[in-house]
Amino acid sequence: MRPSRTSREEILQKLSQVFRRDGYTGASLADLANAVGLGKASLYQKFPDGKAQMGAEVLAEIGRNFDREVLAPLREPGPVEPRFSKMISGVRKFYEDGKLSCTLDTLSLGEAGQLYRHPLAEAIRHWQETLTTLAREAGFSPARAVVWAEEVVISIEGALVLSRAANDPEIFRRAVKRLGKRLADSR
Amino acid sequence: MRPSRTSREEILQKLSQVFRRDGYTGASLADLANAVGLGKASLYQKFPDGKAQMGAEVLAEIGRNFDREVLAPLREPGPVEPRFSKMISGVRKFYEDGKLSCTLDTLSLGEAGQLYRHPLAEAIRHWQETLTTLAREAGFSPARAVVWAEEVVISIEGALVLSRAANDPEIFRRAVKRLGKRLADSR
DNA sequence: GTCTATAATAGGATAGAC
DNA sequence: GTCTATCCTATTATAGAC
Repeated sequence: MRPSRTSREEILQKLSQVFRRDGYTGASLADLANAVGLGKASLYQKFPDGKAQMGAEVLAEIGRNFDREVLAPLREPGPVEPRFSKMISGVRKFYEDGKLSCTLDTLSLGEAGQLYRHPLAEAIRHWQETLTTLAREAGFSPARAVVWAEEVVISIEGALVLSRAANDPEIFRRAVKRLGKRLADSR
Repeated sequence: MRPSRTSREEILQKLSQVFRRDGYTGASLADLANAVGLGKASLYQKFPDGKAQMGAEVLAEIGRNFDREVLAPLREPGPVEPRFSKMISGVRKFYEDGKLSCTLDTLSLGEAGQLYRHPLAEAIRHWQETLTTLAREAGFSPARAVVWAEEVVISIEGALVLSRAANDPEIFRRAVKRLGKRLADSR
């Protein structure tokens, strides 16, 4: 079949913005439909299982985007440092310089946490694993590589939370900047 | 007037558990009343402005508890290292070893983020300031002290998010353990 | 102070017209 | 494919009995 005028990717993009800002419970169907620019009934045409399906597909779509825009550089051939730098600028873009929250955060609260348990855990595992592989290439010991990867992910998630709670994206920008410098020091 | 059998502090404690697990929107009055062990109408007797007031008072109460159980050691007299260690075990207790989320996270999403903008920002400022003072005492340069304090808070928040999303409190425990060792190294 | 009952509204979801 | 209209349930909130 032929793709519709606004592609599914675009729709998921719009939906994800609402989920990232308001969380799963906080995102009403009215909000979601409004963000997409359709009536509620039309959304149900595209997502017969409703909000739960929207959340699941948003999570999957974000996972694909994240892998492509953030993790892909880590798997490229070549020297380690520039690849990590690329990931860092990928991260900055992906979270719009600290203005967007992470779905690992906003879709892991309350009922959503139960609903998306597995995809959430998978996403984290994938991210950490990719970072760990890079750290190994950079000469870290196996144990040190695992710790470093975990700390990188923690720093990014923590900086996003703090930026949102303090209403100050600078916190995220500073944290990411420091991360960019820390690969060499950590070995 | 005489204090009621279950004190307000106890009530706020129960309420906070729900907000921390489900977020502001995710916490229904039914849930909240149930956690306290009262009917909804009785809750309104104690919080005439409803959920918004409950959230505000929970935030204030958590702030007081956090200051007493986590930050107070940082202000004690004596050598720096054991005071930081005390804060670390305070943190572990406060978040029940990674099983409880932080209200900075769960009450900063969506509408709640607007509602509690100022108290959230204040809480963060207070925490960071207390840590910065300690770092100064430990011999950090002013600039280095500020960065270190920010990184400590980021690590704790990030570890809590990751633990929740991955459904693995071990992430939090490991992160806190590493933090405990990092005061000396960071100077 | 706490409860039952109930209002009023919002939220998730569906039917059926176009 | 999208809309209007509608249903049902959950949710916030209040009235009034005990």
